Amino acid sequence: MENVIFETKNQIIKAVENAVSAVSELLLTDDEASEKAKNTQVEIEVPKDKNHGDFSTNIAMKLTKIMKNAPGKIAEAIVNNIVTDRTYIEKVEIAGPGFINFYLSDNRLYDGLKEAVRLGDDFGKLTIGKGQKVMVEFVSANPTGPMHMGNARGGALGDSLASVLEKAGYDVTREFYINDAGAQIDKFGNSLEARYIQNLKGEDAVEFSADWYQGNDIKRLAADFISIYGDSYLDRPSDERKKALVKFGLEKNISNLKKDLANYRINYDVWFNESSIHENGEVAETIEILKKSHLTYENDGALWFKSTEFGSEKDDVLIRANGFPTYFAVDIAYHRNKFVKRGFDKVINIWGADHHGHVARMKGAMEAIGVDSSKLEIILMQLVRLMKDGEAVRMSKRTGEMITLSDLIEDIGIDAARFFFNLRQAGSHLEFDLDLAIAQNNDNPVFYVQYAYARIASIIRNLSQEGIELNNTDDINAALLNDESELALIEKIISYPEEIYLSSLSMEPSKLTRYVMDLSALFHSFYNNCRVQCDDKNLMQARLMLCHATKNVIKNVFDILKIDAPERM
RNA sequence: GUCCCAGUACCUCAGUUGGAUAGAGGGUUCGCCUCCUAAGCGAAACGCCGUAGGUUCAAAUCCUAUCUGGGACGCCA
Repeated sequence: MENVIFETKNQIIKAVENAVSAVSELLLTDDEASEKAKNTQVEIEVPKDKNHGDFSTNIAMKLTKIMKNAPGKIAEAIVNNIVTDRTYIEKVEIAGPGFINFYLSDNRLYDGLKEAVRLGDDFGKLTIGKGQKVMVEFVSANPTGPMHMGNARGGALGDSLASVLEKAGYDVTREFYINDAGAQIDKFGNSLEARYIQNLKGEDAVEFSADWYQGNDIKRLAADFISIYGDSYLDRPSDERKKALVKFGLEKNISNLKKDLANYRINYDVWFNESSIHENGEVAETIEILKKSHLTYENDGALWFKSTEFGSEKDDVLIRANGFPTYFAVDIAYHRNKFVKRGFDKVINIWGADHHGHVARMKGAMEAIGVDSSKLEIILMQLVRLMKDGEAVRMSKRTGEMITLSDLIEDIGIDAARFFFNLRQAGSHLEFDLDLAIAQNNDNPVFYVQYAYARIASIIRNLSQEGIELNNTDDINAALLNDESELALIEKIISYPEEIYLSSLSMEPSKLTRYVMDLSALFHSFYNNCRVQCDDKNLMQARLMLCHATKNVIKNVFDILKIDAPERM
């Protein structure tokens, strides 16, 4: 086993399983029932109330039907058959309607604490990923404009999730999909062209369609283009003019995207161009495969996909009557590339909640091209509501006055942005309080956790100046740590690997932000109850060890969230 | 109209996948620095878990209905 906490759980489960097995032999004559009883899943949980022990199982209640007995009786029989030798189990009790409660020795805390210190940066590392290749594709903002709040949340979420999965033992690739082809690029070209002409010949020289990109960034791009090429494109053919404008605009926008994301501490392994799968024929190839799948048909000159077979309300067009593939068709080809061409075991996409209609048909399409759709995981992220002075700050694409990612970072800093966007789980609407994010006090959770870190660093620094360093953990008597606040802090520290486990399983890095807040609170509480610097040299070493362990774990979480760990504040 | 998400303290949100007396932070009230960072800690008050049925030893959690808020339903992406 990798860790004390998992080991402890397994000890208990195993002990209970063996006991159930023994009880079945004794109580049940019917082989079938006996088998059924033995196969009943043993689950253990941490009771909310400390008086109910460290762990608890409801197995006796689950077995009432099979064993045809009262839960209390069954629990008693199980407890009588539990072997606690060579485990951390100190006491077993039956309580309430038939719970079996386990009280564990504090040695597991002390062993766990030393393990945490010994492992250092590696504490929390798991092997559950088994080195599987996982891709996390996130942000993938449209290169026709700057990034908005949805991208900012998706960026923090996707990047932190990728880090959690790495920690859990997956081989992770971070990818950004650049939509540099298709209809929105035509729209981009039309918009730029119109602004170009308007800039040179006046607003009324050409009509600006309501469908086009209204933002001021388009005007700025046109102006930048003019500052280099002047009016030399005015009398060129429209196609040629648009092509030049699009090329210029995309290069500029994409380079800004890369710059902004790098500044946001996100480093992608792959920047994938949509145009590449048009050019190398993979889109056409994919469509041929789809045609052979019997899940497509022709109607009104278009090629359709039978989305209704996968729970959608309507079928969807793959190839328009004009011969061009839809976004859907291209996306299928892109995902075929991920799975078939590049061999990912698992692909996680982070999409805005407005894409939910796209989920069922994408999974259906995966089945149609022979990919197990359960390998495709889609996280739908609810949109962000920015709050300032108690009022929602509206973002308007139409007026071009939306708040961009770089605006946000300028206002509140990278640490606050990354932490706040991981404060809530993806599925919940995020209310982002800008005033709170800027606040330099304990109301602001980012400062609260960073302060805890700096406080520990300060203690260690002060002791070091007096020539006191941490001894070898083998020489430290951890059992001296028996204050309630010390025990609670240790318990939290050693549960860190499990936190990684749960977080990677549910794909929710927000669990870790909550964890690090709890951990910080427990540290502050310990700090107020116990002095590290004290006369008892042995106690001081034990407490210093506790400080080091806490500091390491906080740093560990900060690394995942990619926020700064300040040595002093 | 169909579908998705949400509804838990005054506010923002957790709730370990069905468990024991429903939690945290903020806000409110009251306490704690001679001593490692008071950017901190402790205590108190705050609840029809949207509503009504059902499933069972046990429901905030699962099922059905219903109300409220947000979103999606294009040969757009």
